[in-house]
Amino acid sequence: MAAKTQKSRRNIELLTSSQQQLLRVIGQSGPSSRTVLAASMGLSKAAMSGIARDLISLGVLRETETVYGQGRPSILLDLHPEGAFFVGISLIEEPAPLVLSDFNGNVVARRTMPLSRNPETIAEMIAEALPKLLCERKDAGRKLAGLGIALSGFVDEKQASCVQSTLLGWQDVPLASIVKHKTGIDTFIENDAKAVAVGEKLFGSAREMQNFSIVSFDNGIGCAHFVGGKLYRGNHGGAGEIAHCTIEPNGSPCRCGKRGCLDTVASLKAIKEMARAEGLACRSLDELETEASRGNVMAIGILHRAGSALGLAIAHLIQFNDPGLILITHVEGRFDGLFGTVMRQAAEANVLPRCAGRTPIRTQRVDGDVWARGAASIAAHNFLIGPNPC
Amino acid sequence: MAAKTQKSRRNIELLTSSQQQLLRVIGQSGPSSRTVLAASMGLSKAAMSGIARDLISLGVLRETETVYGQGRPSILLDLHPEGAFFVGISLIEEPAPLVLSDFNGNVVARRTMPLSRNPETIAEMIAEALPKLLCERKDAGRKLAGLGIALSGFVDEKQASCVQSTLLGWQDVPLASIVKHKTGIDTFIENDAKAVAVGEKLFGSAREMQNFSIVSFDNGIGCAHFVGGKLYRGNHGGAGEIAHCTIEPNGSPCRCGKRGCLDTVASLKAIKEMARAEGLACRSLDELETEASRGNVMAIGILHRAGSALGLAIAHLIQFNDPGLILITHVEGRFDGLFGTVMRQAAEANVLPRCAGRTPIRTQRVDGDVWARGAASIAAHNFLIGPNPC
DNA sequence: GCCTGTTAGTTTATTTTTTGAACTTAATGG
DNA sequence: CCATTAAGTTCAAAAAATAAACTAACAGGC
Repeated sequence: MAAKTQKSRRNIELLTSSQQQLLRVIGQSGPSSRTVLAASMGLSKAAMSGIARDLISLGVLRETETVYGQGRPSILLDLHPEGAFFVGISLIEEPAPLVLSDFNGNVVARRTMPLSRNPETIAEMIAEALPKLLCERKDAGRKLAGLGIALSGFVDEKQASCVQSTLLGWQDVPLASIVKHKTGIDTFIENDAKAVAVGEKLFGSAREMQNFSIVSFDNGIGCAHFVGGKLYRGNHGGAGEIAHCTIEPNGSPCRCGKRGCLDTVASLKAIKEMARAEGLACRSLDELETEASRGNVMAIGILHRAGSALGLAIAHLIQFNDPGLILITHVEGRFDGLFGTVMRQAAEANVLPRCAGRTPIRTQRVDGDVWARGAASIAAHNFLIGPNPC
Repeated sequence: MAAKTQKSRRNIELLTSSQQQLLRVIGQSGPSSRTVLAASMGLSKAAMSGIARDLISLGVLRETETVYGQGRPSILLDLHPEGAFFVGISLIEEPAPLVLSDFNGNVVARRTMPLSRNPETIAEMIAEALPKLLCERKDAGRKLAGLGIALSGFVDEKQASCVQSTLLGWQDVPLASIVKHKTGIDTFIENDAKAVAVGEKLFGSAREMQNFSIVSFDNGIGCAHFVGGKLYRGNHGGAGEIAHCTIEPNGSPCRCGKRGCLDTVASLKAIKEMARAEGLACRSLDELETEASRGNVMAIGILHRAGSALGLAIAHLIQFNDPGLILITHVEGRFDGLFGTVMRQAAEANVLPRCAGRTPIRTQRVDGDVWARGAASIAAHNFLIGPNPC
């Protein structure tokens, strides 16, 4: 049972179920003391002591902060940044970025590769780029614990196969197994918004939240839910598809075939298109906000319409699911102007008055790495929390 | 470890964690063979064999069906109906019904008690009615594993305290501990719609479903979600409050303070009120349907408006959460007429065309026992699946 | 500066739980 | 009737968890 008996292990996958559970709990609840961990896992302090010792000497866990209170201070245990590495790839941009992420979600290396629509070609490109990415960090190859791929589209419940992607022109493409076959690394694929959500949950600002929803605001609108500390994908992997909920009955036709979808009024793309249709020379949300602040009625109207629509959708989200937090992530755009204000007002005005103000709506600007980092965190999520229903 | 060493145990609560896990798995996935259970719990067949033997000789499990395939047939294990009993009480009706339910959700005894708004009085009434209820079934007292109470209002995340109930005029009433103190039985309280959902999950038609939503259609509209085989209550216990989502922007004022809530257009009460306002002499949805089938334009209009609203809300539910099933339960009313048809059409028309028809919408007429039976299943849910996040 | 109370974490012998591997049982299909 | 297949059992050996007594590290009072 002592760490010595485990010697120098090569890959991380043969941990006992208690060791895995400990990693899972720390991954979900953040750094904690042995005593707290023992209680939350329903184990004795004695058992905890041994499990923690083993994982520390394996280099997967480490002691971080010391917390002083009454009595002997407790020492928080956290994932060791060098304990495991993950690769994340985004198939959303061209060229496709690859990142190498450590166990704390820090990006420690970065590359790009050409994008293709052919899954075999993608797998080859990855296999080619991988060694170059891994050699930038000692031990990364030995401790590589998974590979994640983010793409725009629907993914099956095993995070293995892309059911449908308009952007890539795919239908039932088993990308995960193709890539795993070429590279030998455990591979998981995921929808872009869900990948970002997992990234925020594991390594970002939603780390302590058990129940929250992420809304990714970009040219399209994505959304993903965390329930009980786990990503909720929906029965067909379609949970969070708020972009195509009907927000303006009998509104403008949407590319999906319906009318009045949120996507036709409130996405960055829709806002820009509405501005162009009104003859405004605004290329971005920022410019439109500036125009509105100068009193341009057209600009104000567009921002009002978009903000109300997004706010109403968020109100529905709150009424339906009662999340502990709504986190809006955006690469472009601003939420401190009219658009954001109207959005917040509409959200508050359309939830039960008694519940208004109960659910924080936080906006967060993120950099261009989000998708690839999110993809890496999908691999981490599978490693830590596991694909299986608990 | 043999069952003999456990002798004649009085209460059921001192089971090992593996025994509890086994009950939980069977409670969630239904009857299964030892081999299947061993695999799904990550244990060896040998371990499974012993755990099952003990639980069978404790009278908690039993062998039911024999399934023939290639090789030796497998014997399904299921909860023994006499393995544990639960009491359920509904505070929604006057007089308040109490039921005694066995481990399979069958109602084996039934009583009523006067309703009160005073929690202490309620606890006394329960303590008084309990012995009479329990004596109707031998062993029920000894094997009583919990008590559940369903009420209209919000309940905290521990299912212990009523945060707010308009019907009862309550605010932060710790009913569970009051009742537990008076009766000595583990008590849990829950919102009525959530209680019904748990009843359907554990013992009803949603037993095999891991992810589904229930919509209870009555004078009010309730809703509850199951995610990953567990009731999802929301971060403040408010998940599923679809009655007050805005479905007709700037619609009629609602008693909640907003406008255009689903509750103002699609609840049974709203439908009856709309009919009265239009001067129709219809007292029930049935009569309104009859009137509509005779070509009464007013009746058709009302049913159309209500059906569209409910359908749109359900479409949102599908888009947001992608459940595997929408189960609409109703005591009164019908779903085979215009109202139901329009509802289904609206639901289909307002989900992503690609996803249309993927989520079954099932309607189910239930009897007057639902609330009390649901309440009993809340106790069973806590006993089997536990209150703790897994 | 020293004792006391308090809580964190460790040690070790002991108990409980799980496993591996060989075995028995109960069917199907030639 | 016999080979094949798969379910479930048995039992010795191994692994994991516990209880209880222990040491460690601090705060606060004197």
